Amino acid sequence: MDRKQEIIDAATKSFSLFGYKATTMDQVAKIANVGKGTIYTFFDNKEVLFQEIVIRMITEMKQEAAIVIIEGKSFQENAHAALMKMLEFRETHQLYAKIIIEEKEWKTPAVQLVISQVEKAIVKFVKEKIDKYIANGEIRAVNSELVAYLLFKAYLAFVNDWNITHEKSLSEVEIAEFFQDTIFRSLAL
Amino acid sequence: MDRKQEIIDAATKSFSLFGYKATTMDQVAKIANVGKGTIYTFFDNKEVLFQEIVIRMITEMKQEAAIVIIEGKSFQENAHAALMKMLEFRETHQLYAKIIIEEKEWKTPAVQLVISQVEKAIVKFVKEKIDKYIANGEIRAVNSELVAYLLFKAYLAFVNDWNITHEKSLSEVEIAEFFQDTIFRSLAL
DNA sequence: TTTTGACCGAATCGTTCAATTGGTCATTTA
DNA sequence: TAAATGACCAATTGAACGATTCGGTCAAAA
Repeated sequence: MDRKQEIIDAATKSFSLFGYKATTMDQVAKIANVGKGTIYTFFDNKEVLFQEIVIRMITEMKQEAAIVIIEGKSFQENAHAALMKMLEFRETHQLYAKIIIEEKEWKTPAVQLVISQVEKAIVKFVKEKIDKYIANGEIRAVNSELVAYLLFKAYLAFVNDWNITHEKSLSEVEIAEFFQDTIFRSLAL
Repeated sequence: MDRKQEIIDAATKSFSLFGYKATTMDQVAKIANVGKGTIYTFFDNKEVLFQEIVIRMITEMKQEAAIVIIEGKSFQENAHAALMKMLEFRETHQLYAKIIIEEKEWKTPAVQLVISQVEKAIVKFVKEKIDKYIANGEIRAVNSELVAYLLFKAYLAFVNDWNITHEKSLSEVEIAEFFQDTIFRSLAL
């Protein structure tokens, strides 16, 4: 395991526990067992180090979403599974969850940028699936970018936002059936 | 014009200019030309006064939405017009705009409650329209509360959020056509 | 009886100064 | 000689503290 990786691992731990703002480079150096200056031989600054780690996190999230996609299943089934998995990642992945909390509490610019990046990655992932299903003639030809955005926002609204303003949350089955009756219905041939 | 109304008017001015947090009861009293203690003969506390004003604002917003609804037009046309009007209100109504800014900057509890109230009022307004059109046999029978929530969140995403993350905003026509092709399409008989 | 504004405890604000931080680079280490 | 280190520095942050302000109260005034 080389030094760069040790720094990345150490920083991932610290960002996950303390968030971006409260993580110090001194601390990362200690966890990694390197001098603080060594960090700057690999990364220009704190934000570049953070970005490296976030890119890895996004890759991990997409891999988890890809696992639940089953070749041969309908667009709805696969889109639903992938979106649910990515929204679950949002809550169970320690670093991502920490980032969301920090964005709300502090509005750290570096963190706001990351939230935006992750969301764009999700929309892009869904858009690519839409394009594939359209090309296969399995769903209607639609503006895949707008539909991907709509699906993302709609799932976010029902899986997350709904719980904030309603006492009774919606089950995954209820959500799936509702979207089958609405958005996915509109995509059917 | 009675004293209570003068206090309400004064407070509306102050909340609109300075927001909830930065508005003092001393200031409201001065603008209204009353003693500070007089305010408390009508309102238990600052938050109750704020609520009174917010309820009036919500009523005003609903009236503006009702104006753009034309009897005999399709559900899509009317829902679209009403939602666009209510989202426009969000930006043009001085108090509401101030509330949104304050919620983002300070997370004042009283203000967060208000945002939630307004959004619930919008969803309820749309739900009632959905119920009416279903009863008239003009759209499919759907869970009107969930569809109203979906419509609200979708419009908010495309009218507001989209502009934050994309350089080119979507025109009203583009938005209307997109929803015609998706959500409204799913509601058609 | 209604209105007022001085009063009060709690909260907020502005100031000061010590502590901390990200990044740098002279020195040390390999 | 190249890579690693951690003391150093300017800028920023945080803690402490006194002054001020605030929402709400109520005795006094109108």
